[in-house]
Amino acid sequence: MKIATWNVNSLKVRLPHVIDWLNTHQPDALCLQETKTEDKGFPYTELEAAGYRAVHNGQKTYNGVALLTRGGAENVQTDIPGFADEQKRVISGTVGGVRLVCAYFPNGQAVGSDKYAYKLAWLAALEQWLVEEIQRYPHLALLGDYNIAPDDRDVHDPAAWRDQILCSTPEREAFRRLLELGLEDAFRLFDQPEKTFSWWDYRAAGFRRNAGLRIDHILLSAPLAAVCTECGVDKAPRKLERPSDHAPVVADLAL
DNA sequence: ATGGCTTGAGTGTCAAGA
Repeated sequence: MKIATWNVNSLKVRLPHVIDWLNTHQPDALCLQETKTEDKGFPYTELEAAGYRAVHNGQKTYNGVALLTRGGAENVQTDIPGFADEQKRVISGTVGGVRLVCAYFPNGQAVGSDKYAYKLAWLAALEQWLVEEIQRYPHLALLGDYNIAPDDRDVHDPAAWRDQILCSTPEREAFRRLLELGLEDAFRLFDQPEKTFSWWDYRAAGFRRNAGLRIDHILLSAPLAAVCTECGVDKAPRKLERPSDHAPVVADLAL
C-alpha cells in the first residue's frame, strides 16, 4: 500500500501536476492540502477520469484538504471534533483497514502572533483528539503539511531559523508529543540523504539553492511503522514549470 | 533591504503563505 501527502498550493493551478503524479506513481491514497477551493469548484470529474475518488473539506481562497483514493474512503470525517474552527484543515477516512488523517497544520506566521497562538491551540486540540483516535483505529497514519521542522536536520540553515516560526521550541515539543502518542516519523525509519527537504521558498531561488525545510510528514502508528518498507520525498514535481512550493512525501506499507 | 515569489480576490493592490 502506497500512501502520500502533497501540499499543492491551489488544486486548480496544480491539477495537471497532480494527475500526472497519480498516473506515474499509482498511490493507493494521496492526501492534498491547500486546495484553496470550495467543494463546488473541486475537480471530482477530472480525478475520477484518472481513477481516483475524492473527498474534500474545502473553503474559498485558503486551506482546504482532500483525500484521494482508488475505491473511495469509508467513514469520512471532517475537521477536529469538538474544536470550533472556521478553517478547513482536516479530513479523515479509512482505506484498506488504514485510518488516514489528512491535515494542513496552521502556519503560525510569527512566534508570539495571534496566528501562533491559534497554531498552538490547534496542535493541542489535534493531540487530544488523536489520543482517542489511535485507540479507535490502531492502524492510523497522520499525513500532511505540519508546518513544523522537527529537528535542525530538517532545516537548511538552522542558525538563521533558530526559534523562528516552524522551528520554535513549543512547535517542536508539540511534534514530539505526537510521537509520544505512539506515532513514528516514517521518514526517519530509514537512512536518508543529508538535507532532504519538502518545501522550498519560491523567492530567492530557494529550490535551486536547496534552501528548504522538511515540514511535510507521514506519522505512523506502531503496527503501520512495523510494516513500512520505504519513505521519501519526491522532488521531481518541484522541478516542473509552475510548481507547488511543496514536494510530495511518500510511504510504502507492506499491506 | 523583514525583501525576494505565488495564489486568490478582483481590476488595484493586498493578505497570506513559510
